[in-house]
Amino acid sequence: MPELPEVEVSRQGISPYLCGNNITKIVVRDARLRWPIPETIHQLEGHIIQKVTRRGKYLLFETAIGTSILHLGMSGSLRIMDIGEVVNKHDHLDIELSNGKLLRLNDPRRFGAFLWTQAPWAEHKLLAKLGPEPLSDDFDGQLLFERSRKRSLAIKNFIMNAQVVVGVGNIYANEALFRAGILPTTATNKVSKKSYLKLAKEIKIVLAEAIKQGGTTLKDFTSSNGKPGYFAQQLHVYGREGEACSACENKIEQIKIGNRATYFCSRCQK
DNA sequence: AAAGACACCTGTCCGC
DNA sequence: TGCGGACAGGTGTCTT
Repeated sequence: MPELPEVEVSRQGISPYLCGNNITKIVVRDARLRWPIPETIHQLEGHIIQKVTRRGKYLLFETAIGTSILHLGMSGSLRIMDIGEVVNKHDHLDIELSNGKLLRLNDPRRFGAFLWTQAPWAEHKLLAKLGPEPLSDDFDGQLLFERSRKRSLAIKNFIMNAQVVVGVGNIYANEALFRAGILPTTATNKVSKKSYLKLAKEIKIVLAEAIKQGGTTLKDFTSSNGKPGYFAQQLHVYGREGEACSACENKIEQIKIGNRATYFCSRCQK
């Protein structure tokens, strides 16, 4: 479900309810996420959440004794609720807070994760090798260009690789490539430096704009207050197979790259 | 080392 | 209406 914008929108939504509050209780109804939620998670009870940050698509809750690492997988979503509200199917986890609220994770497919680490979070196995944040100055076209030279995979797979840059999932990879005028199948070492500069800019623009719009709601994404995101209206190619290209009226085509649906306009993208 | 396939799991949609 | 199969916003791990 969530790519970087949806995770960031979730972070912004929950942060005010979590920060500065004590974790009074952690309720695990089903520990069987992508990795089992560890028994030791209860050690966080009684500690204050100092900060809610994000690295790629991971949310990080920092306390004095360690950092919890939350990932939403394909189908996870977070809600802020009052303690005692009715529990629904797939509500696997609650983090109850001293302000009478709780953070609830719902995740039908259970590809999400809830772990924690006592070491600095950047050293955690899942986070240690991640590439730069796309919205930071550490990420630009020069970096993409340099890292693409010795490789020849499809550029779409390249920008979706979290070791290259974090946070770019299937929707925004398709959209950024359309905006940059690059065919998703192009081999990384066949893309010019100029195109990489354009691509990096478009990645930044499309992600920032999606955050501003509250993310993309296709089926059921809602932010922590239950509201959908509105960026779906601004998708140029994703999910638009057979429709007219917004720029040239050519039909949007759909193929598979690495078993992921890939959309493009063969007239606008070369 | 790089690239691709596979695995994890549930819900939904489409064609018959 | 029911059934089978394809597909879905992610990513670590295994195989070539």
